[in-house]
Amino acid sequence: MLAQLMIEWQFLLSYAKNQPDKQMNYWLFKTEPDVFGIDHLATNPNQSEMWDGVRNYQARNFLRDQVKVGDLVFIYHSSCKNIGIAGITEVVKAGYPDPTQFNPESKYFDPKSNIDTPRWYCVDIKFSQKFDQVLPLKQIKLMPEITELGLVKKGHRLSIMPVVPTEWHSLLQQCSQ
DNA sequence: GCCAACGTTGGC
DNA sequence: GCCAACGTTGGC
Repeated sequence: MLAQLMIEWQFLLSYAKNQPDKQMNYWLFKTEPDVFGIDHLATNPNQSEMWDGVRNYQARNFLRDQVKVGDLVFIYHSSCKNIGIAGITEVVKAGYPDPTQFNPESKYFDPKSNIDTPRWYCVDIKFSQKFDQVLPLKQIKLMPEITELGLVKKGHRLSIMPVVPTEWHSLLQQCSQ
């Protein structure tokens, strides 16, 4: 009896060990490629970049509470000629106070924020992959299985949004076709 | 550049 | 806490 319990316990331990990505999340970050896009990231693939300047509370909450090291992120190009998903980055540092909010020189300066109770957060990401072609928003909207992604919903204005795993994989498959 | 759809602000 | 006014986003 005891032996069997031990075996089951060991099985559970090894199961947990072999499933490190169980808690991994997928995201989509919007950006204007004329300001900062996938090409900027691809220029120095070994360096991490600070994803700063997010000034929306719902997006802030994602950055602060849920975006974790190892999460994968679609980079989405908006307000440009080729609107759509352009590539993938990986999160290398989880949420921390966005330093630009304290910098009066920055266009992201927020005089109402303070060091003790920072209002805005950022994460660090690292270039992973640039797609041969941008997966156009138009095409994403035609995919019947994409129903939860914020992009296909009306009035989608969040700059940081979660991507459910099934839809992540569908989108990824479209990209490599 | 238009404009619909949001989010934020601030007076009450 | 309501809500009108205003600012911003982002596809087209």
